[in-house]
Amino acid sequence: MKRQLRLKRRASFAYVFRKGERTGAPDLTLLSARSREGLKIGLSVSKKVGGAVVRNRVKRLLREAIRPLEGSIFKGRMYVIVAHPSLAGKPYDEVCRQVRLVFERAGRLTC
RNA sequence: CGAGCUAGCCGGGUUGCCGCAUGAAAUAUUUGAGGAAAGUCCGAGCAUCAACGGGCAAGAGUGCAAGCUAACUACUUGUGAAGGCGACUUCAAGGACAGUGCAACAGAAAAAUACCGCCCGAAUUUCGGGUAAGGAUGGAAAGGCGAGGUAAGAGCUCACCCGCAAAUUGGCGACAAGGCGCGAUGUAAACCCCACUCGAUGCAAGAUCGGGAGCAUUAUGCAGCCCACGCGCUCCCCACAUCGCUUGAGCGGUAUAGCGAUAUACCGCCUAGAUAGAUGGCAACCGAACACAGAACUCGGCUUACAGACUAACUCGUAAC
RNA sequence: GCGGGCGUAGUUUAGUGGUAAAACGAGAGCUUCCCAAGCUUUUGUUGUGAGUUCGAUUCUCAUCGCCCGCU
Repeated sequence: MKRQLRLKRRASFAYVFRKGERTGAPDLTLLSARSREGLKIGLSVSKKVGGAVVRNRVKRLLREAIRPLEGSIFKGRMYVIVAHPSLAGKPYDEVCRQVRLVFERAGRLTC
């Protein structure tokens, strides 16, 4: 994930959580809201998911799963992916499938 | 061979493609989590609090000796006590004749006494005195047991034992040997006494830059009191940028000194620095890589978690020679 | 990263080192033709592991879990 694609501000996260549209998959939730700065993606993995090692693992798998989709996601919105505790320990293929599924359900894949 | 005990060490590696952070630099490439990075239980550096300079009070901590260290309540080697057949392990280990408190229930009595009993006297079934042998209670009952002694008894006297312990000797010291003499419990992780130590807050500390407000010389001030001291500063906002931010009581090796913690000398090395927060994905190979677990200012310890692999010394048991 | 607090019946709370208490709830019994109400009774490794003490919910240490504040 490129640096300019990351969602950074605390205020932006708060805005997305308050105003965003929600779409679900078995082990994660996608929130999206309108953006003025183009495509931005953030990850939210709470302490309920596990310790530092488990949380880092989940975030890395999510980033890997998003990377091939970067070109095909609808621009001009901010997205936040929230991991559920059940996502911990899932293999890469499963995570990849769910990320694709959740963007398709939200109707934000252009290709 | 089995069981154990102590100390140390490792806890993945190599290759290809794609991707992330960082430096150099101009796309080729450098480097990129731990032994505990964890818990935050101690000790320091560093920073700020105008100034920690001195004394008193309060509060907190520590408590055997010698050493070691930048420092420590840590560590090392000893001493003492407890546990283990043993190698060895564990210990907040000063003071209870400075004072105060507490010791439920039981028991006559819980730190000073007399319920039953025993003995003597009066008197006639009660009173006065002596006594701690015997009884019962309790975690703990006046040091234990035997003999002498006595009206009955009593370390009152004696032998043996138990505890405390002066002189003297050995040791730098804790202490050990010794034994004149002595025999009124336990609790200080109850208050306390004695000795020693300690200013507070923490990198979200704080500095610079930017915007705004206030005073204009006496307010003010590092939370108790006193002394001494200082004077263009004080407050608010934004949480954005830069710095703090990684060369350090650093790491590795060799030699010397020491039982050891550690110290000294020489040689070599530069080894994460992010700021929504970097180590991942897909494959191949090695006999197997699968444990606990992820840096956020930095070090020295402690504590806790941990699949498995390796090395050395020692102890006990069994068998053979 | 730093600082602070709390763990006691199923739940909410008490508890000066000496037999763990109350309310509500749940189960059982009595009462009633039946139910409710009432009465009786039952329900505890004091988070866990060590230590001090004759004796620990209480004192000390370690550990586990939860909560709060700074942000």
